[in-house]
Amino acid sequence: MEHDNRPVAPSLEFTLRLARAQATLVRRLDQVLGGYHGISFGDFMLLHYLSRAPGGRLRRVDLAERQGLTASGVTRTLLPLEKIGLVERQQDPRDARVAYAAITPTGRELLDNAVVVAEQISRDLLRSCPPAQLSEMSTALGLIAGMNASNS
Amino acid sequence: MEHDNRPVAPSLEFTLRLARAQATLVRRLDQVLGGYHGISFGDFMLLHYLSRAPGGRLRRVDLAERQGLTASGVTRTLLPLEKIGLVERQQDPRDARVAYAAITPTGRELLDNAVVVAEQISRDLLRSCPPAQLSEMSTALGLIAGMNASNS
DNA sequence: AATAATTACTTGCTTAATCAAGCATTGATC
DNA sequence: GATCAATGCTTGATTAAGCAAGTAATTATT
Repeated sequence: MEHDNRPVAPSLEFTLRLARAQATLVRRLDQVLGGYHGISFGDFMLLHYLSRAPGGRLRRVDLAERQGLTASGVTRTLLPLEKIGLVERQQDPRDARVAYAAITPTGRELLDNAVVVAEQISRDLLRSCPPAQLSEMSTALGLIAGMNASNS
Repeated sequence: MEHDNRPVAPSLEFTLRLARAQATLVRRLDQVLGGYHGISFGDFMLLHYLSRAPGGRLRRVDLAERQGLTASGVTRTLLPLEKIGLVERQQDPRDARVAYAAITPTGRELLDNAVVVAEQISRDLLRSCPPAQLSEMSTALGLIAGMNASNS
């Protein structure tokens, strides 16, 4: 019955727990957002980032970076969202390569409702963390993700 | 050019950043573990949990819970690992339903090497966090993931 | 002891996301 | 100003994972 009892290095421990916590959060959010609004948490994030970008739009490349996806992943995530009219394709007059994704009024409306739900669920799942620690951790996570002024 | 400037609720902010940080970490770990040892970070976690369980083995159900996967996800993740001899299938004499996954000596050996790499990468990506905060965050993440004595 | 309910796992089908390759367009270099 | 490199995006093929449904074995109910 012997098994490995060596301590796990703190940074690795953190990484393992991060993965587990994220799985819990995303699963729950997918479930609830899917049920109420027919979108995944990934879709929700995407709309959120668009809504907060200047002009309500972002290049696919920038969206990919914020979402932690590849460009091709973004292309494919956007297809159904465009089809159901939450997002709209726009082109850049200066650079014919870029295809913006822009949130539509319909998209904003859905997002406004979804945000309420997402906040509620997040608050519930994070109830064990004091608010002070939460904001401290947000800062740390931002650093880990390599966030900065231009991609927040 | 107007866009949404309303503040994001702290718990939602946390969730969004968690997703982004996790994407960063997993992508990097997948890359490096894949290159050196031919396994994904998911495989690595799986071996890690097995190695620390009594007898070096776990039921698929318990593995799923630790990994944040469904049972069918675990079944499928295990197949290639069994094929290359890192994990071995075992049955329970008392309950014919359960199929344990047990880490093999080969698996342990690979894991021992992979741990060194994974720790190195984690430490590097988390260099911006002071150690004290790191362990504090690990605790909080454990709570969020619903970890307890019996599933650590 | 028979039936029902739960648990453990697997499988078919579908969706999501990756990588690698490709196409256009723009920017840099000579 | 022609060529080469880099950028932005899409597409084909593959892999990973989920859900729903199914099977088998166990536990609970009566």
